[in-house]
Amino acid sequence: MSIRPTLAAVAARAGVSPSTASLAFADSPRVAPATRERVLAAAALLGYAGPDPLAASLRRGRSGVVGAFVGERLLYAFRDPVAVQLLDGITEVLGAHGVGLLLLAGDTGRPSAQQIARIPLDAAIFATCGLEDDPALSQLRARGVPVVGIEGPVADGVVLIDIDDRRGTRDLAHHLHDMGHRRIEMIAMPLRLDGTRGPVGKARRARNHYRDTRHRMEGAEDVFGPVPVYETASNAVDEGEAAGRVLLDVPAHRRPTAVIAQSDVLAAGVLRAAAALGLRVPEDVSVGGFDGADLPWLGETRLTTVVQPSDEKGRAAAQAAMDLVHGRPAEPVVLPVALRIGTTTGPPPG
Amino acid sequence: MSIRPTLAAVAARAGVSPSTASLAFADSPRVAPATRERVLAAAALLGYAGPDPLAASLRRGRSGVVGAFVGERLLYAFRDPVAVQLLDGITEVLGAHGVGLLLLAGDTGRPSAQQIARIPLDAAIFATCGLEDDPALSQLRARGVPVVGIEGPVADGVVLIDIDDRRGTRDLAHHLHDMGHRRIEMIAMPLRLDGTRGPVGKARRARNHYRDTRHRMEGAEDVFGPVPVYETASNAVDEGEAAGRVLLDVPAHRRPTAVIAQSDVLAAGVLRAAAALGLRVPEDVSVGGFDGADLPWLGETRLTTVVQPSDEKGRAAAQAAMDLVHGRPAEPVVLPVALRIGTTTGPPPG
DNA sequence: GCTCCTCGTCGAATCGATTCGATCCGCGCC
DNA sequence: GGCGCGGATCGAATCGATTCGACGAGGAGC
Repeated sequence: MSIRPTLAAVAARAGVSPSTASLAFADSPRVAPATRERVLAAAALLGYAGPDPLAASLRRGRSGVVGAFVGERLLYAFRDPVAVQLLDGITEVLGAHGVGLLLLAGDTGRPSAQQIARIPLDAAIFATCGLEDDPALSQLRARGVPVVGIEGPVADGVVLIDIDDRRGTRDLAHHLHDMGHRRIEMIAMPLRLDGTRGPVGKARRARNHYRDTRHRMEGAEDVFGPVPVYETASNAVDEGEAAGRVLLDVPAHRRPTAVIAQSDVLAAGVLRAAAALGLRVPEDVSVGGFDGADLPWLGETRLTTVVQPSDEKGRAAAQAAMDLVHGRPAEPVVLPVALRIGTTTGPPPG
Repeated sequence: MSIRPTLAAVAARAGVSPSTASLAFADSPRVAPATRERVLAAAALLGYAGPDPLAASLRRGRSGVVGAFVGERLLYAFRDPVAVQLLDGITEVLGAHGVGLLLLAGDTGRPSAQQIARIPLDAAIFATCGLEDDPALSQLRARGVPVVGIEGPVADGVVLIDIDDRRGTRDLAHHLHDMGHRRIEMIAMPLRLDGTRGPVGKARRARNHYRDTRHRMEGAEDVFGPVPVYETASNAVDEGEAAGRVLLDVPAHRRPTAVIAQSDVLAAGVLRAAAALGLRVPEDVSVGGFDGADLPWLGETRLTTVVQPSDEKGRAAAQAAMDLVHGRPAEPVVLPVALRIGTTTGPPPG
């Protein structure tokens, strides 16, 4: 029991050559059915469970594993409904190809780069993170591992799966502007993962790591010109709530008439902040989000938001990864977004 | 560019043997510092990014990948805060060992068994699922891949990481009983993944797939004797809400004075159902949960629940997996749970 | 001066399959 | 009866590293 039989042993037992046995396990039409039977019988007899994936991988040059980088700790990634949908879309496509998804915590520097070096990956997808200067990225590029980026990083040879963040936010901004809003503020997802929260100045903005964050700011400014931005430390409900309290707990004449949150999760936090401060939505303040995630705890409230096809994004990324793995070219993709007007936006007060 | 340099090429360029080059990359103390430098320089020159993980894996007999099975679609798994914490704990330990986590959708039969055969796994963890008759399980056992089960499956050679489900639920039941409750009902997580929801009869109960579900039923019955059980189709808030409506939307004299949900997620649904029906908690009905998950949408309400160390469970499972991979024996673990009394339980009405 | 030991390097076997081209056999056709 | 052809099987190279035991040189000890 301690020593596991090899394909060669099975072949010997079946009275065929290893090559034939291999063909038999691969279900090749080149082996006679009777021979295949004999090989399979021998395998059963010896307790051989099929070719060793490791050896097969080496020979084939493929491991059947694709890595997905999610931002910081997995725990936080899973709290983000967009990330979850993304991963779901990814696994859907990968699973159909018999390929597994390996989760990696990205944007953390050294440890992930270390892992990359030891773990056999056929391709990598930067799912919810993407720093141009991530050491893991250069590792992968040096290794010749195909890389797909979801909204970043932008780098040579990285296939980008994108959505029209700027246009989506611009549509939302137009919607607010048309109703008469002139004093709006934005709550942003982290510009980089260093725990910073607070108003975003010029310097901070220049150090922004993420494309989606940037494009969503630009979309609002396309309509309103400069818009004050308040950064959160992570894309989570309580971060949104904390930010919402800061922006909304001020005298009415200085309070924004509308808040654009860069994600639905943050928007949900703003709604909670508004409720806690006794402000009615949308009568006292309008709130817009981004993602079109279904947040179970919103109840009857229907958030005005920009709907993006998160699962489709995942599928497209996985498809691109599979194409690259098989040596096919993969085109960058830009998926459409659509404004969905709910019950959280209305005319400004007064 | 099309052909990637090998260790042998680097060795030749550095004027050393492949074995020495290998030692150099492994940071072995057996190579002279000067030699190591020379090898590294040659590698840099040739654009060699380090030993190919596939080849190294074959030789070592380890791939650096551990598989985790989560129930059905990943999408649902990620909605479950317990599963998320579990995975977080798992990655924490695996990451420290430089090992990656591969996500697999379990309990679905064929596809996962197929994947197992192609993907090199050092060990497998059944995280949120565990059927004794899962084909993937037999595949793994036949391959000699170490298997760790979290609350199941129970099978020969599977190291079990467990919590005291029965005792925890019994404590909760005692708490209710002590306050005078006599008419209680339970809302259960799925007994198997076939989309069934509704009252659980004897036949259905005999076909229960999951240990935790069973033990939590038994815990309640230890105190109350036979308890009506209502099964949900999946462990999700809206399932809990739907079940809650069924149980609570009846004349007061037939309504249970307390509902024990088998998870906090289901309990959250029950709270919503109660609110929708205009029932006060705990004045009209008490609600208890299980898990001790932090549910952001509960607001001020503090759910009475049985706290289990989900992350610790993940860590223990991963630790056991690593032990087994390295040929060390791994002991089964039973982790403690603790009743935490919140604001959702009180004396029965009347 | 000789032996022994240590440090550093090298050779060669090994991990377990896949795959391409060659070979062999039997049968059909001319 | 000989030639050719197609289907099944086999040999051998290959994937790219790791690792153990052997080997050689140089220094220390007696």
